[in-house]
Order: sequence, then structure tokens, then C-alpha cells
Amino acid sequence: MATGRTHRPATRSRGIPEATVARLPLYLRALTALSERSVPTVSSEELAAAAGVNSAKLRKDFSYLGSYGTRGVGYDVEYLVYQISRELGLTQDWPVVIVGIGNLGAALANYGGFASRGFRVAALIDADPAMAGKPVAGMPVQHTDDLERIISDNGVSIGVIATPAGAAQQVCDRLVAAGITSILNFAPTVLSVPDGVDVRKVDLSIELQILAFHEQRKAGEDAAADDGTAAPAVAKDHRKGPDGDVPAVMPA
Amino acid sequence: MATGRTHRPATRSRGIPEATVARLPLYLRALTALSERSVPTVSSEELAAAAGVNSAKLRKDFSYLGSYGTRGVGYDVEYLVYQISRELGLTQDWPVVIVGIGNLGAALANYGGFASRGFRVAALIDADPAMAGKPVAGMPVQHTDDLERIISDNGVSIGVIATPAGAAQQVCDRLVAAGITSILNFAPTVLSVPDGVDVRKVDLSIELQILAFHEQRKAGEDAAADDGTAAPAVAKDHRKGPDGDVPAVMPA
DNA sequence: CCATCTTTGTGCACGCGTTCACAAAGACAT
DNA sequence: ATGTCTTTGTGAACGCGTGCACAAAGATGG
Ligand SMILES: NC(=O)c1ccc[n+]([C@@H]2O[C@H](COP(=O)([O-])OP(=O)(O)OC[C@H]3O[C@@H](n4cnc5c(N)ncnc54)[C@H](O)[C@@H]3O)[C@@H](O)[C@H]2O)c1
Ligand SMILES: NC(=O)c1ccc[n+]([C@@H]2O[C@H](COP(=O)([O-])OP(=O)(O)OC[C@H]3O[C@@H](n4cnc5c(N)ncnc54)[C@H](O)[C@@H]3O)[C@@H](O)[C@H]2O)c1
Repeated sequence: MATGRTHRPATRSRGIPEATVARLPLYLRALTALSERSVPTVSSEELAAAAGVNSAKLRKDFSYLGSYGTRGVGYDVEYLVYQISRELGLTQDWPVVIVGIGNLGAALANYGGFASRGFRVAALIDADPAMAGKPVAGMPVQHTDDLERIISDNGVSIGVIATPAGAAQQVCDRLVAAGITSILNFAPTVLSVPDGVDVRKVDLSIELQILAFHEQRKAGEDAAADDGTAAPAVAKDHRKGPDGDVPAVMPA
Repeated sequence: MATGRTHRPATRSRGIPEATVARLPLYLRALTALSERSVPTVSSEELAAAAGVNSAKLRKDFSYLGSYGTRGVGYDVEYLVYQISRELGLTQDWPVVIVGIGNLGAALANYGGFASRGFRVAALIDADPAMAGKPVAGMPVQHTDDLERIISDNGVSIGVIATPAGAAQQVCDRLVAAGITSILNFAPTVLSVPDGVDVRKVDLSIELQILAFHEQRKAGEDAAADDGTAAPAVAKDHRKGPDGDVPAVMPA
């Protein structure tokens, strides 16, 4: 197959499980809120509730970072905020480029939640010549021609792709060639990247489809013997249609 | 704890594993692309490559749906599109309301990827009286006062929250009270919902922080004996600061 | 009709993640 | 100092998800 590397093999980084890493930002958010209310310490039970996880899980997660708690008391909020921030690499700030300044890209550019969490939008890049120079979120949009130079000049290692799906792989390739090693992809496509490059994707169509699945299941259970568990009649009739016996519905 | 139910206990729905459900939309997307190119059949190997997963995993996933393949040949593309669509509940279309028509909410409203996948934006809702009546994506924004009526009138069961974090729980409560049973939450907060209500969240700050973690790790490995694996000196010095010995960095 | 070749469907083993449950650590009161 | 009480940190068991590897199914050609 000509398809390159696609999903990293869960490179258990320095012993911290991937699942734990994914929860650290959650804890950090909850801790930051406590910090702002000047709460000095917090128990695993309280913090777990605030983060929406099991308390045993939280304690085990923290145990991977070291023993930062005090038995009988809990965790020092400020100290833990710092430890998690350091572990996540948020004590430095990360320049980020956003490629594809359309509906979504512009919304991202305007989003304040970046800067407040250690990320700095270094540049906005779009292929549309008509957009070049136009200010979005108080920052001029730059043309794709300069992509390599922008990334190099600013030492950017994280890129966000918000272009149409058709352009995503091509943009991805250029980003990687220019030195980007982490990509957040909003386009509904599977990106192929070489080893050493991390890709995370956000696809809300997928999220909605998962919700729809459960929604349908709920409806089916409620209806019980309404029409018999959704549509088993179709499922029962299992043999592939000779040519065009597939029902006319065909979404997507 | 006063905190209500927060995460569903992975209700293994009719034997289909949650992990499989989460991949079905991925397969569907790849299959739809093949369908548009009029490819009649596809092998598990090819489809897996297109979807960015392992072929064994794909076959196992499909085995939960039934035996829809033909040995020696592969899967009938059209037929599989239909089966997966049906399984995901996409043969009906789902009315969706978006609450909070700011930067992000407007981008979502303008997004074409909804309709093409069986979802229909039934209404846009915002609390700002100045926005009421204003057209966004060719549809007038409605005021929060009418939230309950809108949901009831349109039989909406899926809601998208794109309000600021502070308003999210309150909006969530109203949505649930009005009959919504599935929520896609973009606000960076943990939502408490009663049993029977599904919540999925999209938080790009979290995604970026996960990328930053791996990015830092890569940098640390490259630098090797540069300053000694990132910052172990700080970690070594483990005792909680009496008061304010936490370094000044403190992000988030 | 038989042989060959391709590709599915799945049994099985393994590793990761989750959760329970408890011993040990330490705070705090007496 | 001693006892009590709270809460951490973790060993161990369990369940889910993943991927290997292969037998069985069926297509295809002779
Ligand atoms: N808008 C949403 O809410 C939403 C939701 C989910 C996913 N998405 C996905 O995000 C992506 C962007 O969505 P959108 O609604 O902002 O689309 P859009 O059409 O509004 O914006 C796309 C932008 O990308 C630019 N672009 C095109 N090709 C480019 C290239 N090669 N290099 C650089 N820039 C290029 C275009 O000029 C345009 O400005 C799409 O893939 C879409 O499927 C969007
Ligand atoms: N913009 C982004 O790219 C982005 C990215 C990630 C997360 N988010 C999150 O998404 C949410 C929205 O972001 P945004 O940039 O669109 O913010 P925004 O301020 O542009 O929009 C918020 C909108 O919600 C409306 N609103 C406020 N309270 C409401 C209520 N009680 N009921 C109904 N509507 C209400 C406001 O009138 C406003 O129109 C925020 O929670 C933000 O953290 C945004």
C-alpha cells in the first residue's frame, strides 16, 4: 500500500500512559479554577468530581508524575498546577500556525482560550490571494507561498489545519516538510505523516454520528415492540443485492 | 458530592463495542468516497488503509454488524454504506439545535458537513437579544426564551453547546429539561447530566496540550544531554513550597 | 468437478486501562 | 507521645481493545 504511516503506535512516553496524558489537561483546568478561587488544597475525591473522573483513576494518574500529595490532607493546588503544567510542556509557550482561514479557521483565530493556555497564534495562512493581508483577529492573513518561511522564522512546531478536506493532505505535507511535527487536523480526512509527527484530529461529524447511534438505540429501546428493534427486517434479509436492491435512503 | 452523573458507564450497546461505534463513521466516510468513484467492492486491506486503521481491526468491527463480506472478493461498497448508515441511525435525519451563536457557533452553522451526513440544523439559539432575528447561515437566530418551545416543536433530541463555559451547565440543564438526550459540548467544562443523556465533548485546548506534551518529549529526546531530560532538577527538588516558591511561570 | 488462490471471519493471547480495596503515611487532637 | 482519623499511593484483579495467525469460505480458472 502506498499509504504512509498514519497512527503512532502509542509511544508510552517516559512511562506515562497515553490515557493519563489525555486527562492531565482536564485536571489542570479544574485545578486552575480552584486556584482562581484561592483554594489551597484539594482531595482526590473533590478534584476527581470537578474533573468528571473516578478518584482512584485520578490518584493513579498522579502517581505517574510522582508523589505530590499529602495523606490525610490532599494535594496542594498551586504546586499541582505547576507540576502538571511542566509535565505537559506548558511552562514554555508554543507558537502555532493556523492554515485555512475560513469559517472555522477564523473562529479559531478569534478564540481566546489559546493564549490563556500557553499557546500563541504565530500566523494565519490561507491560499486565497484575496485574503492575503486582510486582518483576522487583529492579525494579517498571510499567503500560502510564504508557509515555509513563516514556520522557519518563527520556529513553529505545531500546526492547525482548517482547510477543506481536499487540500488537507497537501497542506499537511508542506507543513511537515517545513518542520512541523505536531498537527491538529479539523478536515475530515485521514492524514498520512512520516514517523515522528503526531496528528490529532477533531471531527464533529463523527461525534454527531456517535451521538446519533446512541440516540437511535435509546429510541429503539423505548419503542420496545413498536416495530421490533429499529429495523431487523432489513438486517434479516441478508444477501447482497444483485445490483440495485439497496434501499433508496443512502445518506452521507 | 452534589455533582450529578457525569460519564456514562460505556453501555455496551447491543453487543457493539464502543470503540467500534467510534470507528464506524470513519469507515463510512472512506466508503462514501469509494462510492462516489463508483468502486463496486473493496477489500478489508484497502478500506483499512483508507480509513487509517488495521485491517484485522476493521474485519472484527464489521463482524459485530454481521457477515457482510464475500471471501475472496471483499465488501460490496454500496451495501456496506447502507448497513453502516443504518447501524449509526443515519437513515433518518436528525434535527439539531446549536446554542450560542458566537465565533464558533456561527462557523458550525455555516458548516456544510452537517446536512451531507444526515443532520439538519433546526434552529440557532442565542441569549443575546441583539442577535435575535439576525440571519446566520440563512437562518434567523432565535432567543433563548423560546428554547423549550423550539425543541419541543421540532422534536429535537440532539443539542450543540457553543456558549462560554460559564453558561454551559445552565444551558445544558435547560436543554435536558426540554427533552434533549444527546449533547455535543464545545465549552471547556464538565457537564453534569442525568442518566440516559449522552454527552460528548470537543475541546481543542486539550488536544493542543496533548500535542504539546509529545512535542516536549521529542525535544527532550533530541537534546538528550542538553539540560538533562527537560527539567528533572525541579522534579528532584520535591517538597511542597511553604508558600510561594512555585516558579513564576504558571500558565493556564 | 476439482484445484488453486484470495480474502474473510474469528479464536486466542497479550497489553493497556480501570477499578477495588487496603496498608501506610501523615495530620491533628489529647 | 500516643491514638484516631483522613486520605494517599498502589498491588492485584478484571475487562476491554488490539493484533496475530489461520481455518474456512467462496471465487475463479482449467
Ligand atoms: N466550519 C465548521 O464548523 C467545521 C466543522 C467541522 C469540520 N470542519 C472542517 O474544517 C475545514 C474548514 O471548514 P470551513 O467551514 O472553515 O471551510 P471554509 O471553506 O470556510 O474555509 C476553508 C479555507 O481554507 C482555505 N484554503 C483552501 N485550500 C487551501 C490551501 N491549499 N492552503 C491554505 N488554505 C486553503 C480557503 O481559502 C478557505 O479560506 C473543512 O475541512 C471542514 O470540513 C469545519
Ligand atoms: N472559537 C473557538 O475556536 C473555540 C474553540 C474551542 C472552544 N471554544 C469554546 O466554545 C465556546 C464558544 O466560543 P466562541 O468563540 O464562539 O465564543 P463567543 O463569545 O464568540 O460566543 C458565545 C456566544 O454564546 C452566547 N451566549 C452566552 N450565554 C448564553 C446563554 N446562556 N444561552 C445562549 N447563548 C449564550 C453569546 O451571546 C455569544 O453569542 C466557548 O466556551 C469557547 O471556550 C471556542
